[in-house]
Amino acid sequence: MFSKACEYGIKATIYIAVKSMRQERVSLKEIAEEVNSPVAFTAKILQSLAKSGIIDSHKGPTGGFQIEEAKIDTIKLHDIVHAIDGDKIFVGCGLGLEQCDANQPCPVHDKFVGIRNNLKVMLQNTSLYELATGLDIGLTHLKR
Amino acid sequence: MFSKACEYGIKATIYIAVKSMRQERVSLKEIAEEVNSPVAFTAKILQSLAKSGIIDSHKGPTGGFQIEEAKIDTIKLHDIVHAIDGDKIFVGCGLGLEQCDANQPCPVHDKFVGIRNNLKVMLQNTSLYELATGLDIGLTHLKR
DNA sequence: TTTATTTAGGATAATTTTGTCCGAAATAAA
DNA sequence: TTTATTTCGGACAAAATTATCCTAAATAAA
Ligand code: FES
Ligand code: FES
Repeated sequence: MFSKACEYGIKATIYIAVKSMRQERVSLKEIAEEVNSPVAFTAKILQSLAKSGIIDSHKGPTGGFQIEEAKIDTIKLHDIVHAIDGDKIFVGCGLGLEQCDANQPCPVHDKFVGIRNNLKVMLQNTSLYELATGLDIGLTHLKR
Repeated sequence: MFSKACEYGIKATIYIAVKSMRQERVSLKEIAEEVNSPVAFTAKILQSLAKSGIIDSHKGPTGGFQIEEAKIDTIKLHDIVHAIDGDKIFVGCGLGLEQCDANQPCPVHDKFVGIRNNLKVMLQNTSLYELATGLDIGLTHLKR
């Protein structure tokens, strides 16, 4: 469904959000540990999320990653997925035709667009805030 | 969403079904052309679909692939996807945890299982027959 | 100013997925 | 029986994704 990069990116962002809600910055090393992801690969993903403006990064001692608290409520899961995996999952054809077109539909088009839209709506309606809160109160988990 | 192998496999199976409804066998070469897929790669996929019992294969002149007509109605999209991509898409965790477990849910679990189940139900309820019929009457297309 | 710490970024490697090549086996027709 | 045709199956290659390594740049603290 999502790429590994996207899975790591989502988990990392949620973890950063939890810490940011306590006004704490968090280092790459800590993130990778808590999210159970390869450190250097996670670094790349965070770098790109920082360029996308979803997270903030700071170099040097006391450096690390954080998210503007006001943003935590407005950032949606959709934004993270879109930043990492692009929009193929939202607009692409289920059978890989160059583009999904209702006027020249593939055999699964009618059945597929519904599912694809469910996913899109879900991701658009899910805020980073609620994901982070669930993790913070111990309702959900980032590793096993 | 689906792997390339799965996309090719679905399209190929639908095409074979259309021909089988006319009691015609169809060659690998013809399938790959009509489905717009790489010939040799498609051969591998068809080989595995044949082993899974979804399609029948015959060697030699007049050989090719076909599907038992009685089966066309009972084969569901789910069967094809499962044969090629396995069950990860149906039971796997949206964030890549080793296993999806409602007792130790990841942050997206509650939101994700709904989508995942929508997809599963859709695939289980979609018969090869209806997909093949739509293609046969020119309502849908396998390439662009 | 020096040092220690942390992210940035480029090069490289490993793994998985996608795709190719070719000879063997089967089989129908000549 | 010979030949032509078609799938089977194994080895191999290319491309994409995932992952590592190392040096540079920034920056906070000593
Ligand atoms: S054309 Fe294939 S999903 Fe729309
Ligand atoms: S635990 Fe992640 S989707 Fe169920």
